Amino acid sequence: MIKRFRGEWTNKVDAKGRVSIPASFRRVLETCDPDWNESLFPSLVLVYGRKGSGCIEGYSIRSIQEVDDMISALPRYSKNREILERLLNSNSIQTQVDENGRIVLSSKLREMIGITGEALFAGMGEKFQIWNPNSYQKNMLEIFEIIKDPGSEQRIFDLLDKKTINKNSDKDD
Amino acid sequence: MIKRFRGEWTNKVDAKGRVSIPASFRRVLETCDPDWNESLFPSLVLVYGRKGSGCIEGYSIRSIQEVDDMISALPRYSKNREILERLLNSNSIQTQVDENGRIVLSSKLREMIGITGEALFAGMGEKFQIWNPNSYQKNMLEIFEIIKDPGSEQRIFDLLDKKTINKNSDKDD
DNA sequence: TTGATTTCCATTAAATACCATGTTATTCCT
DNA sequence: AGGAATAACATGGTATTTAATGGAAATCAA
Repeated sequence: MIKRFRGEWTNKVDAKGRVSIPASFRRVLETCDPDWNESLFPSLVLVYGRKGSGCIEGYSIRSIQEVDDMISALPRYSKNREILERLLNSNSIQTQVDENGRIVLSSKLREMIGITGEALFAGMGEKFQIWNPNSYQKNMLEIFEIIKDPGSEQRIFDLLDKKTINKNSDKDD
Repeated sequence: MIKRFRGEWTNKVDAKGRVSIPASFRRVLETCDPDWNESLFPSLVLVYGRKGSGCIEGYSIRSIQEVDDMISALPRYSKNREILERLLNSNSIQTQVDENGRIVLSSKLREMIGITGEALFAGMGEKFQIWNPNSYQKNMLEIFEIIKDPGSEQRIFDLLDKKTINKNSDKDD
């Protein structure tokens, strides 16, 4: 059973904003939508407020619920909670995959991330991202730039060793 | 019970990118796929971005889950987590061995590591690597070059006998 | 009504399942 | 132990299904 978004896929966006969700991503959305069954099409949530709007993020229902629960755990009326609710709740929409496996990106969303004819989908484990292919490439180069220094790469991969996990040491953005 | 990938195997890659997974590797994938039973075929994850794309790395489900769990344990939206998700989730795909023991390497993957007619599988314990045979040979020569100095070889093998394992002191890629 | 959005249908390119064969390895029987 | 029978492997070819995508019809909204 596939349960993480993996891989990079580039699909066409037509004049109406229709774009296919990569088939493997649909499988994840299906298994992670509690209301889904084989005769239905899975729902998902698009968040467009993060990362200076360089990309749109797609969440399965189960995945967005985890985020919502973390927000709900914060003190009501706290400033930080309100900010998070703006960025993750106000700046998001719930939508549904259609019978051909597509969703519609409104012109507002397309303009926001500068998408014209093609959209790049990048699997990010519990969520995925939608990019203008050029922007994605640039973003990927930035990442390679960061890990070009072997010390830096080592420090990041060290996070994957059980012995060295320390959540507090990773709060850096 | 076999539980580590061992040995070197060279198999043909056909025009569609189909290639047999060495039988002994399949045994490992089977025992390390929690969803597998005798009437099914095991799944695995191919990671293609690492190490300057000289090779593709294959992980059993259990093996990749350990990595995934550690990523998921990192703070959501932290820079390090997003980098790791790019390197390990965006640059990977989940696939499944077919009834003939083969997987398909897409043309994208084949081009990435320069594979034409043959692929070399190298067992690496908890994962395996897929190389263009020539690239593998070159990589092997580099390793022999490193351990040519007996002092160096001894120092490396000494790591196996350390009383107190310290993972951090051994990260070199 | 008309512009926008959604549903339905059609096409083709690609991925997958299915079947067949020669070869090697393993089992089993005497 | 030798040899026949059997199973497992690697690999090629073909058929079927699915995915991606374009266009048209139908529905909705201003």
